[in-house]
Amino acid sequence: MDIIIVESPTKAKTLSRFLGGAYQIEASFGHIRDLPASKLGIDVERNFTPDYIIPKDKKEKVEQLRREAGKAQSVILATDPDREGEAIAYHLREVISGKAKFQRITFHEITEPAIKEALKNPGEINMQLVDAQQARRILDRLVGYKLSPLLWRKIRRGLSAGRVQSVAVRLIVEREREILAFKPEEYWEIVTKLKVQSLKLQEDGGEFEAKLTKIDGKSAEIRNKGEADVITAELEKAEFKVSDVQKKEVKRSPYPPFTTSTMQQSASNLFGWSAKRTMQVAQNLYEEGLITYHRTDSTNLNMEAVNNARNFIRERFGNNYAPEEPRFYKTKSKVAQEAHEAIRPTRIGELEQVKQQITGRDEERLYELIWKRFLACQMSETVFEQTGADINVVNHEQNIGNPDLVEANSQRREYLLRANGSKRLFDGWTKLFGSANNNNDDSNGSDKELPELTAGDLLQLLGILPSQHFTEPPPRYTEASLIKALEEYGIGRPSTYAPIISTILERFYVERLEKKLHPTALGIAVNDFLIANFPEILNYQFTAGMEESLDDIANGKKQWVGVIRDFYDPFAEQLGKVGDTAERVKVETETTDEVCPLDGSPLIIRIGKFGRFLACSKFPECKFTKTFAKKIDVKCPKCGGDIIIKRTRSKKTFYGCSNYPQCDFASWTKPKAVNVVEPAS
DNA sequence: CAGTGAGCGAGCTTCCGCTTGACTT
Repeated sequence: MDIIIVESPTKAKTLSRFLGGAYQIEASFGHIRDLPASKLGIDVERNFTPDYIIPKDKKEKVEQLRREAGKAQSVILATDPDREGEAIAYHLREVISGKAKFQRITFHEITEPAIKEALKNPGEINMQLVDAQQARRILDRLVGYKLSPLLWRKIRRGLSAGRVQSVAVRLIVEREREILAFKPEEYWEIVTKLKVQSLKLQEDGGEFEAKLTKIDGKSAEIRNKGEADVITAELEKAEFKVSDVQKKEVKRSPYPPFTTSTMQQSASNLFGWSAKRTMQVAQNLYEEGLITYHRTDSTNLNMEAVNNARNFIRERFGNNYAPEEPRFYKTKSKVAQEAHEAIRPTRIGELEQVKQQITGRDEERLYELIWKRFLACQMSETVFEQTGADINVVNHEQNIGNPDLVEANSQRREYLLRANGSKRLFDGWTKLFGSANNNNDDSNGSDKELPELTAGDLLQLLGILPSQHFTEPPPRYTEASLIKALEEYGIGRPSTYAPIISTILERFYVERLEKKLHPTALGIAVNDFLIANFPEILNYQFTAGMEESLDDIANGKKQWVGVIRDFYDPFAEQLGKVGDTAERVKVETETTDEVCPLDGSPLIIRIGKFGRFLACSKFPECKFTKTFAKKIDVKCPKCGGDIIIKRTRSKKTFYGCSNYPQCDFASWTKPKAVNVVEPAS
């Protein structure tokens, strides 16, 4: 029997469902060969020859594949149709070898017709694509395993640098500096509450708000309370008249179906989930056969799934909720490999019914999000009627026509107000998301409806609301916005977005406070050192340049060795220079109010391999250290010191005494407060 | 249940991208 090898056991299961017992189907579980972790593994002197090994945890799998392939006539390599997939196929062939015949097939969606078609047209491994992957792998290894040891020498042991992680840290550091340098500027907004005069006698309704937008034809800039007060006083005595009303129909299209990065962003924004948690939940849904593959950069959709969705929409909501033609979404990213479809439910049915077979609350929530996002992407646009009204401010004095006021009036400023409103004419795809913003990504569309206004209408002033504001600095990155930024630069891949964040957190280059990413002193020191000495690699465009060269290799325009040499020769020279001349970098420390019990010097905060700790500022003369952690409001039953929350190496939390190692109190559970006298209240 | 920095110089740290369990609670 012929054997088919794919990467993922779930993909293997799906294939065997389509192909019945005609083939034996096995999974490689990703790459089965790699450079050794313990050394560079590249012979730089001999054309960068890589030294591939089979990692320990893959040995058994490879042995099994060898055995199975030995019994087969032909081995069909059906790994993903992209750079990494081609390389996996190549390494499988190299490792298995034997007397079997090897064939390579590719397909972009895991459907029965696509797979059967692929099996009819087997091809060869594309060695140019393999070379492109090899160049990518070797370049990343050279950058990572040459820069990291330099950091060990120049800053601190155990640090790391890489094409992706170092740029991620750079984004966060630079954003922090923008925030630090930002000077908030005061400005004021003046909003009036108005009502159509002819509706004066009506009890209710007809009220709306209009904002002062222009002064003397220029956009209104009100810098302080004084200016705002002057304008408010003038407006209080003025009359208001509608000068122009514009109405237009605005359509809003649904969002494209999920890719890995947009799914991570939505789950973060709506549920507050980390990228890691989202991927774990998606993995469960994928293994249950409920969604398509969750690591993808493509918004392509299988045609049959689209048609099923369209039928479902028509039956469930009515014909006008499905547009005449199916919607196609073009993948935005230029570096997308498009080996998979977008993330979507594998079958479309009533949400509540599918949810009944899902175990886990998180899985239900993520599934619902994916279900709605996919269905919405094949639904009709939402239609709004947007109304804009220009409102002129007419001064009493001018109307009186008193000639004595002519001069005063000539200095009087001209004010223009603007009222905006919108009315939903057809809900379209937003029907899925309901009026409550439960599960709705979409915070616009909160415009209120305006009353019917006509040019010439006189308006009654109900009130003036001046408000003080300050310009705000750009926001710190969250996991979601960092992933978005990285994807826009083409840095990182769907399978690595979550691990990138884990890495820079583990190294203590950044920390997460209330879901925002802040750089640490260590992150800033490492970043500044790298930018000063290796600006090309830290450049946001470095990966884009690399991708271009990899495309040239894949297209046969360039040889991989030449591409690596062109990069490595100047890099090696710079490495030598920096290694010889750069000063050792001191990481900024922060002084605390606490005092060293041994010599009375202030304690400072340092960042070690387990994160922050307190140390005597007289180091190395005084070696006192103490744990830095958040206190809880409980004292140590042994010594009366502060109890702090800590983690073991395996990340399990426990409660310990801050006087460790002098005091060895520790407990898995929160110690009860002892000898605490409650103040009388 | 649990260390950290410097330098001494044993042996070790480190990359990105492809995939899931094997661990522990």
